[in-house]
Amino acid sequence: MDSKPFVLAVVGPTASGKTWLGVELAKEYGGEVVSADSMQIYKGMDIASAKPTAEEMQGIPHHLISVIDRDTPFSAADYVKMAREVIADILVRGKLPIIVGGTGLYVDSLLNNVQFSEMKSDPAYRESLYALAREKGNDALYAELVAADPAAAESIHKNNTVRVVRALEVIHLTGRLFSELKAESIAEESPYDSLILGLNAADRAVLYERINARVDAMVRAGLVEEARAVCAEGNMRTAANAIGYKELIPFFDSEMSLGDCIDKIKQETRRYAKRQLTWFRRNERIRWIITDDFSKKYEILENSKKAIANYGRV
RNA sequence: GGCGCUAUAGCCAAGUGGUAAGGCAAGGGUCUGCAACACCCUGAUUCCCCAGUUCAAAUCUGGGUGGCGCCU
Repeated sequence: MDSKPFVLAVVGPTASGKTWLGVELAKEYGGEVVSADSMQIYKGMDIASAKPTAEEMQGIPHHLISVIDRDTPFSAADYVKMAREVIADILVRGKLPIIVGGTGLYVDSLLNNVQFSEMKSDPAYRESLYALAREKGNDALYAELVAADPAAAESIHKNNTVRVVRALEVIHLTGRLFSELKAESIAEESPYDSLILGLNAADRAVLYERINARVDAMVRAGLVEEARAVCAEGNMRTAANAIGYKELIPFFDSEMSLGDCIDKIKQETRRYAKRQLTWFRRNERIRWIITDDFSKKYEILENSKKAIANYGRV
């Protein structure tokens, strides 16, 4: 018997029914939901990020949703720190923490107990690196990393400027190798005993139909107005990344029809789901709950409960 | 009905006699501080069909079929 506190997690691609399942399981086992979503963490953006409504929450406490201002930078490191605190609090109250979200990096960082050391950013240095890439090309930038940390260079593609710059920044800031710090970061054992449930469709087309339908529902719920307001506000730092806003800009600028922009949102959402699946699929610890029909909620819930019972912690 | 143009991967598209660019979509994958981010990999034994010219045809010729435009 593991003495570490038990934590349940529900992951899966967007529109796979994580929100619903999380709430049902919370009702069943006396749990509280801890969101693991890089967009829902921000205030506003309610429709685009598909935040659960009060009705969907059914009175179950939800944490780490709408807690950060849109113009505040936020990272996986910040997430892990906050989530640990929230989880500790839930455990103290004798409830079951249920992590629900589609941001793979956040879930993995939290459950694998990735250690993010305290370090500041060096914007000027970063900018100098980006300038190097712009002026002399990706190869020149990459050469810096190859020279500084060959092991790190091996795992980062030369065209992935964002990652190459980050690795160099870490080395610059700490005086240590990025590859070394990375290895050390997962040295500590996870403080949680976790069961990860993964929701997915047996047939990709079924998931895609669901996504399309949900985007239409978002539009009916006022996505366009929300996007107009967020775009007008200007502080797009975070929102600029969210699917559902940037795709509408051509419509606001009268360069594309609304219908075409909405189709684009659907397409980007489908691609996002595909990337999420790629991320989660490689995690062998995930206990997949496969359904060929998302409307068979009873079946999904029963299969989930069976998996939880099998695990034997609650 | 006549004349002109055109037909290359799911879509857009280069190639005009020498052995099928590229982009998008799709699929697969990577991922440790912006992750709904960023990045990588994969595709036509074949160019609408048939016949011909040629050592060699997606490229030239003839015919057929489909599309577009103009005319009657």
